[in-house]
Amino acid sequence: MLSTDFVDKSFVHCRPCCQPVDSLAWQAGKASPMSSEKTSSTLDIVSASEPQTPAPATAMTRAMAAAPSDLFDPETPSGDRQNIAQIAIPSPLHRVFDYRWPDESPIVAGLRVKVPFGRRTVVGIVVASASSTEVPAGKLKRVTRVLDAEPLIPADLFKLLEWASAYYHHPLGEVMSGALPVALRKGAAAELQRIEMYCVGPACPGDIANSRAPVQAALMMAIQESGAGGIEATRLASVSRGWRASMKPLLAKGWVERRDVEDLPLNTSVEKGQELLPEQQKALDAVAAGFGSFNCHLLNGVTGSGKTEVYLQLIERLGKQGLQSLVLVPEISLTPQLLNRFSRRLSGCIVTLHSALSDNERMQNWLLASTGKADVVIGTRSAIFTALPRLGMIVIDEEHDGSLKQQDGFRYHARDLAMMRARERSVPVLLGTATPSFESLNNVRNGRYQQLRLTRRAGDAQAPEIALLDIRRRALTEGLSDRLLDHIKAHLDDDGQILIFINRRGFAPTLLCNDCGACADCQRCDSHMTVHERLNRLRCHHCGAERPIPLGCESCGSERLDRVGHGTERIEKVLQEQFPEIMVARIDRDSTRRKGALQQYLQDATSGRARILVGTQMLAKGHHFPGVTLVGILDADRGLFGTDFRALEQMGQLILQVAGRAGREKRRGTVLVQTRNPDNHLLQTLVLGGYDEFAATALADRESAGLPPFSYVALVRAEAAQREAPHEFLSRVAHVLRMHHRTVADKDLAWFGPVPAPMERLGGRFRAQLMVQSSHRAVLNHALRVVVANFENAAESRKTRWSIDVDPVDFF
DNA sequence: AGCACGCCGACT
DNA sequence: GTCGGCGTGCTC
Repeated sequence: MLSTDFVDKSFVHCRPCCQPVDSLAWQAGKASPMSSEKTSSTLDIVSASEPQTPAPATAMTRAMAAAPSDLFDPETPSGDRQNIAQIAIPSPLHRVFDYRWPDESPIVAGLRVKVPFGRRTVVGIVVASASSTEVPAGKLKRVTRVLDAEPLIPADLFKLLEWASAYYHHPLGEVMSGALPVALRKGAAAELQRIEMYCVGPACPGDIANSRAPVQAALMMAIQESGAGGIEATRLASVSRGWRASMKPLLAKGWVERRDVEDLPLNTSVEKGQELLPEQQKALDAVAAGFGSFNCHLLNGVTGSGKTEVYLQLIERLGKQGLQSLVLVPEISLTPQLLNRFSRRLSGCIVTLHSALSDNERMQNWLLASTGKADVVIGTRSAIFTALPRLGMIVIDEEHDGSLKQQDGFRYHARDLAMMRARERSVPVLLGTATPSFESLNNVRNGRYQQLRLTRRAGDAQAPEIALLDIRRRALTEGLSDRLLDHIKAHLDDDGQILIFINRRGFAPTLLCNDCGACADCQRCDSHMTVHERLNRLRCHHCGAERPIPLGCESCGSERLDRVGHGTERIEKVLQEQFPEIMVARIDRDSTRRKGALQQYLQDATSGRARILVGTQMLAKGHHFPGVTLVGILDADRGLFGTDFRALEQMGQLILQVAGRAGREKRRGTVLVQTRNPDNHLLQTLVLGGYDEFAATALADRESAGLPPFSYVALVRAEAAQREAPHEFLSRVAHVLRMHHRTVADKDLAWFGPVPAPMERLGGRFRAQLMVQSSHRAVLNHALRVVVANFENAAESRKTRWSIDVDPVDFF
């Protein structure tokens, strides 16, 4: 939604931790309306600026304007020695803490320090220096230890974090701490270890494929594929979690040799890039023309049109200029295949940052990036916080993907942070997707992004044909219409491969009693338990609660229980019964929990061994199934009646993403969407007009409703053990907003609620929310700042946990 | 958030 | 008599 690159300047440039945004306006001559309200009102509303302390002229203030090496000027006049350091502490408090500096070393923003905090010792980040403090001498403590010789957080990243803290209203200390890899956050020395490399040993037999130890064989394969230089230990983690155990015998046998090195050997056997189609070439040229300055291109390319090849060639060019590239990808697509493709094509050092790495590996890779040794960083959302001294470009693949937004704690959006960061560093951003987010499309429309289109699929594969299957009054076999079954049969007979998509795990979403009508509910959430037949258990998909499937109804004891509705497990079973001679593979979070299971299924799918694939949206993301000729989507209707305004957007993206799996090679694919709403305008637009038209129509609806991206929205969320508490808390928030609203000249502020969350009870806690909306970013921000100022230390903040979600992606 | 202090209930 | 429940106060 937000296009952070165009938020109001006054906000962007404010000093979030020291200087509230509005004080700038107030200093500029306007009397503070807030303070006048305070005197005339009996209500005790704290203005946003009050708890803040003015910013001293500090190292950081200078750092803002200076290059990292000039962060600190040690030639400070002697009478004015800056020996007070302001430290951001990982705690929910929206302020910094002053400490005495322990020695003569310069106080530099971005250094990590160990400090006593309350009754414990924590790792904090130096934010600024000062020559005096208002903290009484008796309270002022001394920094225990300075952990870094050089600031761990360089100036540009520091600035980004300060900005993010203010924008998302999350405490600076937590933002900074959260941006670092866990090991560094805990105070580990920021030292690069030698890189652990494995290569083929002298005693290695030629053929190891028949080994009875599959992990050993896989390791050998990976090592052999990597060539003479060997392979880094981090990359072996993707082979198997317990790869070290399997490596031991290989080392003992002499099949493998370990060689620790200072620098990664250059990849000497780089494959040549593919010949680009004219569209790809045009896109490449357009982005390359923008190197060295801030700009944003939206690479809107249908599935299979070769977006990755464009990234690769751009990264290659930057590499030749000695510049680093940062590539953000959804967790799910960070598969070994992607990494292999990158490392086959690029000669430089590629590191990854994702959740499967150990704390130490993550730190090492982060340090490789921050010392400039890594040329390419491929990572998930949080990789946006990597220090990159030679940054040349940020690529965001699948920019529409919801996983770019953190959904708890510090609720940032990596795309928006990328935009801020790129602007700061004067580098281009490239957003790639087949189904752009509405925010990005809107930014194309208003000229902020340049759109580049890739309409042709590689190898002349044709775009699939999408059709709606009206299933009203049609015979359904366990959720599959007879017409869909006919199509499946025809495609099987024609040697095709079929993908059935249903966004529901488990066997059946409800267990219903035929006698009393009661259904098996989750005891901790307002939701039903899902039947998992294989496990013979009921599971709550919201809180994870589990229990055995009861033999009788839990309220009346009747044994006449019905499993109502359909999930992947059930569809798999039905299809297996219908086509007993065919291999059906189910791919969802349950079936792939086992380590390596996903890889196995994907291999079955790509090799064509599995003729029918049943799965959830896991299937829709990034995987390539060349043989798929028919895609069936079973529960598209759910997106039409979603509780939040993004449900529709997500449905459209999902249908097209799934559709993109069909017909990638020679045969044209067919996509059949089962629906009970074949006349629905938007569904029709999607099918007949494609994503662009669908998006245009849906965007128009959003505009007339005043919803994002046509207004700015934040949610104040609250949860507590008692049902009433969150509502009461949010009523007080609303009251504060009302008071605030009266005082400001700009009336463009609205709030709705408090209302119960769409699922009020979750995990045994009751939740409510308050939506705050404005058509001006600064107005919304000011209001949120007032909320934080008033409730940060409020007594009710104790029993009610609350948080602010700026630009929420969903309302749950 | 942590972590202590502090004041009331049911236990070795 | 104390172990421990969670209310409330504080963190430079």
